[in-house]
Amino acid sequence: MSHKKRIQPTESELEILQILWGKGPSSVRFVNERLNEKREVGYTTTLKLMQIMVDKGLARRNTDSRTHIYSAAVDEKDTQQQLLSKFMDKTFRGSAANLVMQALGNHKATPDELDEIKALIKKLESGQE
Amino acid sequence: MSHKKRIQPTESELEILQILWGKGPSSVRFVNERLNEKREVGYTTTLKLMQIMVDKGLARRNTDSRTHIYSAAVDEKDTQQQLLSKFMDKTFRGSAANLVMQALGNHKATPDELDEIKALIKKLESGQE
DNA sequence: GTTAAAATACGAAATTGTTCGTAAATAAAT
DNA sequence: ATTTATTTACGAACAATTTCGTATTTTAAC
Repeated sequence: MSHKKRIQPTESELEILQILWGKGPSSVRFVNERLNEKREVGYTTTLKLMQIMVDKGLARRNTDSRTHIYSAAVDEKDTQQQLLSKFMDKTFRGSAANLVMQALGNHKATPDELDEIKALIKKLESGQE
Repeated sequence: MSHKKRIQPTESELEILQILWGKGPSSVRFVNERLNEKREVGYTTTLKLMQIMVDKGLARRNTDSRTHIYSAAVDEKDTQQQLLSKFMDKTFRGSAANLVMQALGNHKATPDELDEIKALIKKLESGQE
């Protein structure tokens, strides 16, 4: 069993990871432009953050051309899982059921999504994982 | 529509809120002892945090006796909902379904809990809300 | 009433995360 | 070659949170 490093991305780092996961390897300028669609961030701020992410092992970069290209170095699902686990402990005292109930109760899921969830429950109830 | 104040508890504040929600109104010493079951925290650190929480409106305190008694001033479910909403946006790009799938997939829920969730889904699918 | 114990008040240091200014390097345009 | 634009490097300012030392107050014990 390989123990992945437990690097916790900060909020800003997660924001950048979302872009790298969604759009693939990107330059600082590109990431900065995506960020600026939501809020104002200086270019060097984004640059600095991405450099820190490389230091921490959250991202990699290719320095072949002058414009460095960054990519995510951590897996999206793994990272989500890790953050979810921590969040669940802190906010729901570890109760997955409570968290799920609240998530379903207040945030609309489409019928298709509900079907998916039902299927998963059925799978959990029968054999197992 | 009454707009509850949107006070975001920090991590440490949430940790203390969990104790106040779970154990009811408590003294600083009591809270500090509970915290120290998990990690080392100085007494005055806990005191300071709880005082800040009163300032912010996250907690109330009764100063009748020398030993002040603190209680939560925000509702547990409301606070969870608020934190969940933010977390879902940041980590799951707003997809409740994805969050629920991951939560169910990797954190065991008991059969009873699964039943509860199924019941909720049924309710959502039929009438509504 | 003096002493000791327990609590609160206050302020500031330490820590972590975010932001950005400025300088240096690189490449393209003229 | 010189100028201009773009990029990276670096360091420091700023901000939010956490931590705790020290002083003061309060209560109980002697």
